[in-house]
Amino acid sequence: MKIGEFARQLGVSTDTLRYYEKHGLLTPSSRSDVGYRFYSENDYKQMAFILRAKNVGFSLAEIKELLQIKFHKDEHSCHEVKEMTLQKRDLVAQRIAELNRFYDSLSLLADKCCGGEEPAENCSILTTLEDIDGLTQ
Amino acid sequence: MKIGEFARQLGVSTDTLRYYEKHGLLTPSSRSDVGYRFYSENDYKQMAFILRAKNVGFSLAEIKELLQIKFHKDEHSCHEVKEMTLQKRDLVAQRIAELNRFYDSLSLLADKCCGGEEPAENCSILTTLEDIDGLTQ
DNA sequence: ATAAACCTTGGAGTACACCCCAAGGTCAAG
DNA sequence: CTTGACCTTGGGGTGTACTCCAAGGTTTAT
Repeated sequence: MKIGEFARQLGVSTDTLRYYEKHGLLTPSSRSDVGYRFYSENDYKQMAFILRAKNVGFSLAEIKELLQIKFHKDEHSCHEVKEMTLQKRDLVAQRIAELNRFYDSLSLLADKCCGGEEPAENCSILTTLEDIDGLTQ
Repeated sequence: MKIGEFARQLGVSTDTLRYYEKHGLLTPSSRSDVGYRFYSENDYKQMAFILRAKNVGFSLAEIKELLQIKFHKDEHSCHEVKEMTLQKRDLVAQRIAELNRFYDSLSLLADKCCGGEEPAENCSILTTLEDIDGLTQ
């Protein structure tokens, strides 16, 4: 299958496929004599793996690692894979906690403001942001 | 106060201050005759405002908007400020929801894996990522 | 035969929030 | 008067995951 058709079937752009190839995530299994990329059934499976891993929140660098493990399963342990997964989950949890703090602060700010059409002369949001100790208390 | 001392007091780098100046967030109130930046008490307050807004999750572009409003309070309404805050909160909420999905998927994956020291020949994480319908069910 | 639709490569641009560097000028202390 | 700590500017680099473009070659349909 040529790159255009392959991209359509997977719902990505041809640019993305060339990008993945350049970064060692998916090399098409063959080329035509004039250099056209040809993607096989196996390539489709690997691309599906990549997209699923992306959906789960892994970065491309992490997916590349996962693929290395997948290609050389005998050289890597379950432990290693589970560790990556748990570490990633921890990172995600940290980011969630941070965003929750943002959310709470924004709620606090919004609650303080009347939201009326009058000029923002005494807007509580602005004054709270000016006040050094306004949010930490 | 010269830039170095000002940066130390605020816990940022001098590069950050020059960056903020370049992007219209904070212009020091004066310069010495040879061109040294001098920061005033007012500049300190504005920088504190910027850092607080950053801590709450606003981007620099959004902070610039907030500063515009702050400088011309009579031309903007409370409503406008509250809208910005609520919109930002919605965005944060969306991102949290997405990360929660990541978290859940990663937990599902981790739970399936024994985490043992044996080769990853049949690692459930890898096979689940290979399996087209493994996570959507 | 020719036009449309496809493919190739290399390289530049995007957003975000900086960091780092070089080459040079300035200032205070000893 | 020199040393070291400070300051200036301009420009390049970072990471992430692409997107867009130009200039050219190929394939397919009519």
